[in-house]
Amino acid sequence: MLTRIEFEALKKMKIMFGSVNFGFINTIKLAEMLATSQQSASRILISLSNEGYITRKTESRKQRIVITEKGIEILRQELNELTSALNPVENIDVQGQVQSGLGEGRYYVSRKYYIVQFQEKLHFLPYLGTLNLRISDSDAEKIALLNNRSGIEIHGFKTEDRTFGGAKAFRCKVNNVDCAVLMPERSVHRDVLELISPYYLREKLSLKDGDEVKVQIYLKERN
Amino acid sequence: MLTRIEFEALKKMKIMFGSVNFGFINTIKLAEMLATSQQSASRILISLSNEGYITRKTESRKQRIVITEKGIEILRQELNELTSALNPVENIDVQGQVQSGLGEGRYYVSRKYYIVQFQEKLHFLPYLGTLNLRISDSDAEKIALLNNRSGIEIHGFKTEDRTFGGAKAFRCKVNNVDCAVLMPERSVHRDVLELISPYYLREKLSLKDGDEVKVQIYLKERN
DNA sequence: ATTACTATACCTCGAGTAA
DNA sequence: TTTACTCGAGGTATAGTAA
Repeated sequence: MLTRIEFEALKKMKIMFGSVNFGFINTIKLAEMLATSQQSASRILISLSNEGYITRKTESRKQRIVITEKGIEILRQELNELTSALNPVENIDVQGQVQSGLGEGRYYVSRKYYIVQFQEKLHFLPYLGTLNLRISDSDAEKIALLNNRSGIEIHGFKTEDRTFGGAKAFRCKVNNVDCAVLMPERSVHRDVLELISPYYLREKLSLKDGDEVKVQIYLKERN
Repeated sequence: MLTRIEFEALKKMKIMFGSVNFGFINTIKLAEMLATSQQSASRILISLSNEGYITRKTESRKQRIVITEKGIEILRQELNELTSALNPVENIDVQGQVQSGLGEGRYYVSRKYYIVQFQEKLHFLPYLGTLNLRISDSDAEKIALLNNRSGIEIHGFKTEDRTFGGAKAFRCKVNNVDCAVLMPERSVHRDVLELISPYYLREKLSLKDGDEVKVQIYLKERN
């Protein structure tokens, strides 16, 4: 992983070079820009080059630096993260395809300790089963946003036999019906959303496997 | 200065909390989010708090974290830098007020070694004097952008008596007349722009001290 | 349970310097 | 000139652990 000063160097060079992604610099000048030593500037250019963020060609008095695609990409990624941090979205819309679960959802959702929490925190008593929606690849990164969000906390618990893990929930609507997305606490990358609702959604919305539905997920606990 | 991981922690918490700038977290969860140890997460929260980026209140199982104005500010600052890095501006517009120089500009601009370079690199033979423009406070940060830009390099030189420092130039227009901004190589914060031009600008544009002019500065060497 | 101190291992920085 | 190596000083991270 890039250290802070390496990232700074990459950013400052990109700013300096402008829209053409190359330019000339020497270690003394870079050291000045970063308020560090010439030796460190040298090391930074070597690291950035080794890691493939820049390529360079040493000349007599300065070096020609090209910022690679990978270098631009990491800057852009940081920009995106900061944008989502400072201009937070309130809800996300995804498209999902109804699919059959393995009956596991029904088992978990039926545990008393969970049910009490659903009632308390989601303000409804759920139908004892889940609706599973497969999310398209194009919407997968929207779902990934949920990994960084805390959501409504559902605590785990232990019985004599086994441990039931914690989860987090987000309020959502499917075809205008109130429900909630349930995700395991430890975020695993998944392309399936599990929904709970006061209603048996398959019946209420006349859904069968393969049907497409629109889901609007609310990131805030209440509006 | 914030270390990379401290900055990451601040950003991740901001993303997690959304538009309300507070939320709950514990050191174990934060450690997970940052792929580091619980001890480091603890230290990070202590540092961020000591430096005034967050305030916190420890509860039984988690802490209530509030991201302060200073914390938001440093995130926003980074966002701005990255935006300008990845969406580079081609030119900047500032307003300046004509003022009298000390005659120094005339002395420097008249040095042969400089004149040859102006001719070669700016493609004009300058009038032997500079037009000094005082930049308003509100435009000062636009000018600060130039510090990070390389511009057109004007080399320094030595005579028997003394050393003449290097400079950088940016093409610009004042009231539609071609000219160039000249800045010392070592960027010093200044609120005065020195312009050179093929013409005696005061005469050509009928300017007197105190007159306001608009300057458009081009950041790229040519369009 | 979670937090954070201590101690040690590890890493990063820059002065000196060779090429 | 500028670049980058070595090495010692200082700073940072984590395991162990007390509160």
